[in-house]
Amino acid sequence: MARRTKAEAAATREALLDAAEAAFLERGVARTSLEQIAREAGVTRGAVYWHFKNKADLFRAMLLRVRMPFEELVEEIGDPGLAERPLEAIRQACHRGFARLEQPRYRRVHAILIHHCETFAEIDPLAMQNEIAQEACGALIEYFTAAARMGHLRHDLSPEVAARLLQATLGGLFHDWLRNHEHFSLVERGTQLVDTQLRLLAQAPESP
Amino acid sequence: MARRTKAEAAATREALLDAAEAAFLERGVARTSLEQIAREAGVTRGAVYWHFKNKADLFRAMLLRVRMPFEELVEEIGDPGLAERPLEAIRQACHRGFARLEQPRYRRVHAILIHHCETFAEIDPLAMQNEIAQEACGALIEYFTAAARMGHLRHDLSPEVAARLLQATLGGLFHDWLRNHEHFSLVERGTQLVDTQLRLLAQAPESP
DNA sequence: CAACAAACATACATCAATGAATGTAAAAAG
DNA sequence: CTTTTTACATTCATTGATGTATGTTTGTTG
Repeated sequence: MARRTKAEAAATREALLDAAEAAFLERGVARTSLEQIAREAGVTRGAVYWHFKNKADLFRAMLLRVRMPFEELVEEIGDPGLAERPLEAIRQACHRGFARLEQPRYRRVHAILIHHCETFAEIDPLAMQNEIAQEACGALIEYFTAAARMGHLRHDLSPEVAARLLQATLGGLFHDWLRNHEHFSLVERGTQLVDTQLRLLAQAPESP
Repeated sequence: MARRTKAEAAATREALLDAAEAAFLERGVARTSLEQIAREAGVTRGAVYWHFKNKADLFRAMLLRVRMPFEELVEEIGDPGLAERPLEAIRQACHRGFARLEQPRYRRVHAILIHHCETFAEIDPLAMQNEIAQEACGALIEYFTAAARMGHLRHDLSPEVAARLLQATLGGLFHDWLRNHEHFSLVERGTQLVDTQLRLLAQAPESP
């Protein structure tokens, strides 16, 4: 075989990324060779080195297909009245995030990032995880601060502690689920835990 | 150099394990060769293959130095009156666990297991993490069930949900801290979060 | 004190993976 | 229709790590 049309080339690129996803998840990043990936995609290593500089470059490209900042999740809800109910905004954003993560591609890539790759080349997965965590925690603190200002947060809790508590809970849940997603549904248990946690953190509205 | 006395041999074995710890933590398990470990321990690969079958065997030996089942933490408190206050037992066990994990060796090994090693040879770190998580969750459910029976748990919460919530929080906290332990003290923040969480989960004792 | 075996060091064979170099057929540009 | 790229396949050289085999020295045992 030889040269393909542009569309076909883009298709093999995607096939390579798909194959990398599957292989990385199954055998781990370190133990999968570029040749295994190429074979699983139906091409040779030549194609890999044509589309990507090396394994790290391929890895980065794989990650780019699933980025999901916290703020976007809130914006996607599109309910402007939600600004007055920050805790509800958090709740719905979490639900959105759960649903996203249950899509196979999102799940696989995050599982790879968190559980199936070590530092290699110039790739530092822990730094990436830190970035994500920092971003999420920052957003949570903002929302909880707003909630506190409106009196929706229990008065004996600081927004920071509430944010850290929820973030830890979310992080632990993610890790557990990504380790073995067949054991339970993220949407189900996630909803259960987040709703419970937010209920515990919320100040009961005063009854007249 | 050649044969050493038994004590000296045991010392080099420990030196190898120490070197492996440091190297695994710094470069990751996959990217550290047995020669690097040997050199850092002041010996050659011959010593490694004398004391251990291969890298997996060395890895297992490293893990064996830091096992810490949840039940032991409770038993170590040694307060028999604690059977009547399960939530307090959980709290103190967590505090004990935090203090343990802040010891450098415990921290390093767990950081390696969770963040710096992929599946390799016959080693499956995710299965190990699952074992630990299952054990901890099972113990937590028992204690929360006891707490519910005594009316110490909020009546609108099931012991299972409470256990999962706390376990997720603990897990998330561990992961965060192991990623960058210099950012905060586990004992400090852990105490803060666990105390808060248990306070939220607890049923306020009825006042006459 | 002799012989053995422990505790390594050294040397070697092997293999898998990488990256670069080169080949090539077809698509696209002119 | 010719030329130039593109999109790969194929080959090759190099490297790094592993496992094993063998050598060597010194505690230790009888």
